[in-house]
Amino acid sequence: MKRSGTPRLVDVAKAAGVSLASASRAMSGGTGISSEVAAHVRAVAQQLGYEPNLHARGLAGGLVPTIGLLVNEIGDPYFSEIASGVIRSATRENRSVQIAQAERTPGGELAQVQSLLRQRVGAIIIAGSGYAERADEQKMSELLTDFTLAGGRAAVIGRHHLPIDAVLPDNHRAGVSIGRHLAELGHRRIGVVAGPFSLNTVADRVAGLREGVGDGIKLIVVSKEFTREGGIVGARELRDRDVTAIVGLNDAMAIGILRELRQHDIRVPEDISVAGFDDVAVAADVAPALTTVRIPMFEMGQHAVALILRPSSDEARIVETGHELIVRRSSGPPRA
Amino acid sequence: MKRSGTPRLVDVAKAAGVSLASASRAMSGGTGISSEVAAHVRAVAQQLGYEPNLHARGLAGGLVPTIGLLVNEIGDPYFSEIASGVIRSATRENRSVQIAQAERTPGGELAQVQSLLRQRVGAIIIAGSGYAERADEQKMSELLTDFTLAGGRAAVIGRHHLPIDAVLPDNHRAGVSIGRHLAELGHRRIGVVAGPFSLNTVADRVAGLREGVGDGIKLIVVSKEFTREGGIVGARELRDRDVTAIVGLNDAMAIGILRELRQHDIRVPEDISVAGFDDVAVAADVAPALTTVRIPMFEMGQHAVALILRPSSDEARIVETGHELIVRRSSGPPRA
DNA sequence: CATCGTAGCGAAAGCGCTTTCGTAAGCGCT
DNA sequence: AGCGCTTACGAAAGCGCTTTCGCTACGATG
Repeated sequence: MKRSGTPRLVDVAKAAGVSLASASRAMSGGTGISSEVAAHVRAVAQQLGYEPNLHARGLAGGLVPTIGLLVNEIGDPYFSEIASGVIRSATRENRSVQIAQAERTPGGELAQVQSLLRQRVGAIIIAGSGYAERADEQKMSELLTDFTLAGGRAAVIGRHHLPIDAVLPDNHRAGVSIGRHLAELGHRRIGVVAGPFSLNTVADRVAGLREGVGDGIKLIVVSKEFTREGGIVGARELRDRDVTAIVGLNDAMAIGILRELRQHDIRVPEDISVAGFDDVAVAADVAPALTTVRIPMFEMGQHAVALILRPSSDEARIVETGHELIVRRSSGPPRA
Repeated sequence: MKRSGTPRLVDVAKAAGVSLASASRAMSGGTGISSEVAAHVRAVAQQLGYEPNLHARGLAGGLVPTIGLLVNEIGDPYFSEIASGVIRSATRENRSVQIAQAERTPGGELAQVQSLLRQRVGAIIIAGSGYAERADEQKMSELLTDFTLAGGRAAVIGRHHLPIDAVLPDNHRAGVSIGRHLAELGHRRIGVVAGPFSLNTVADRVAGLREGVGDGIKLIVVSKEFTREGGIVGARELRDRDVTAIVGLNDAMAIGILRELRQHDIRVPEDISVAGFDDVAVAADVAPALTTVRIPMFEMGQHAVALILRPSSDEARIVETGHELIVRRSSGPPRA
């Protein structure tokens, strides 16, 4: 036993008969060392049960292999499924994940990103478009380019005004699918409860819906909070506007819509059809089961990690996900 | 501008006209320094925009103010609501949160805790009882006592064989409430779809149910996975056992039960009543709305953080939460 | 054969902080 | 006045790692 506690890199070096520098190169860098020596050192390290001290690494090297994940609210299934994918992949790659919540507050995203940067995380994944204040967006862009210039890796899930790697949910075409589905059922006046238009997600989905329903169909769009409560409020407004279908721009909203309609004994889908976006886990279990379009949240999280693990390139990479229309009980033909 | 980049503690010290040591004491320790000097240093730091480098702190001090949170699966609403509470409180206290998933695998908890310890987090919160292998429990206990001896803070949410601070959901009495509710409705043969009995949560809830229903009522208990799928399987088994009510030991199971019954056109609650535990967000929106007992997950997360922030004491502290019976549409009197 | 370039390695200088340890000053005693 | 005790502070020694720099040995080049 050399010293107390866990072995340090010096111990490994000594045991392997090389210098501290070589040991370090063997364990992390890779360049400037022959592969035989490297292999030997790693073997010795393994056998000694050596565990690198992340703080020391962070201090000396600047960055640490932790992934910072920014979500709006981890209690929201949309984000928790993304987070699950991120954590699963990260764990597999021996990276740990630090989570921050922007809590849907303007500026919250910015503040949390700064906080993550302060911790010198090596990578950042931003999930969910924030309140896209122009100024904030600008500032965020600066932060992230500085960060990548300093060797950090960054990726976003679901927004695209930032010049960095992105995982893009297929929002537009998902909108088209839903729109077409409702049009084909025969709906001619369709209510849409949207989130804030400043969100790209919202803009894309609405645009997709428009395209999907085609000409001659009236879309009545109201904008509310991007939550279940927003759905309730929106449905209340649309109830009397003579629509035969209401689309919530995410499942939480759609569930709120269902709830509001049920409260007023409006039958779904006989009186009004309802559809959502995302296909969160519970969409299948609400009453009636929700017609929606599946966005692969879990996989999106995994994609984001994959992007981050690849070394950065000049071009921002973009991964587009698929989507899948899931027709359940909540949609049907309009009243005659 | 002294140097490039962010100011360091030396810069603060210099600007405040004190030594590096004093500056450090002012910023973190607190003892061995007059409050005037400390205040002055802090003011200067603030004004310089000084941000402590966590890695340096971790290296020199040993531990870092990060909170490690271990959940089984962040995609599960039970855990994501707890996580939300933890993160909210932690952020408020300027602590960041690192999340690890045990993924419901035996040994997963142990491995993830070790991984968190390796990162030298200053505190650990373990949410959700794991697969309580005796040996693992023992090992976990050792890890955590070593950790607290080394100055770390640890707390668990919802288990109690570990000699550390704990937030205990009111599982037993929650069970009593549900049991009594069903008994009062007149049910005499009640099915229970339980999770693995190795989970304390499961044992406590079942015991509570037994007590709640009182004598003369038959409880038919089957043990399945602690998930929606487990609920489906369990319901399939109980369907033909002539019960008038089925309790799922958490809402996910109860939702699975609803689903299985619906598939077979068994009406709830007319033919069979269903109840769950936890009151996750969607319990109100499933079909029919689920009778359940509310366990305050979000608050439990916050309590855990509060425990961790308090300095440790000799006695393990225990916070017991409340519970609230939420009667919705899924429960009613049995068929005549 | 002399010269240069290069790859592999070791010595040592930090990264920014916390924390002994030592010293000087202030206090209440006898 | 002298003693010890406490308290406030500074100097300096690391914490465990990465990385620059310099050296050596070797093969390639003219």
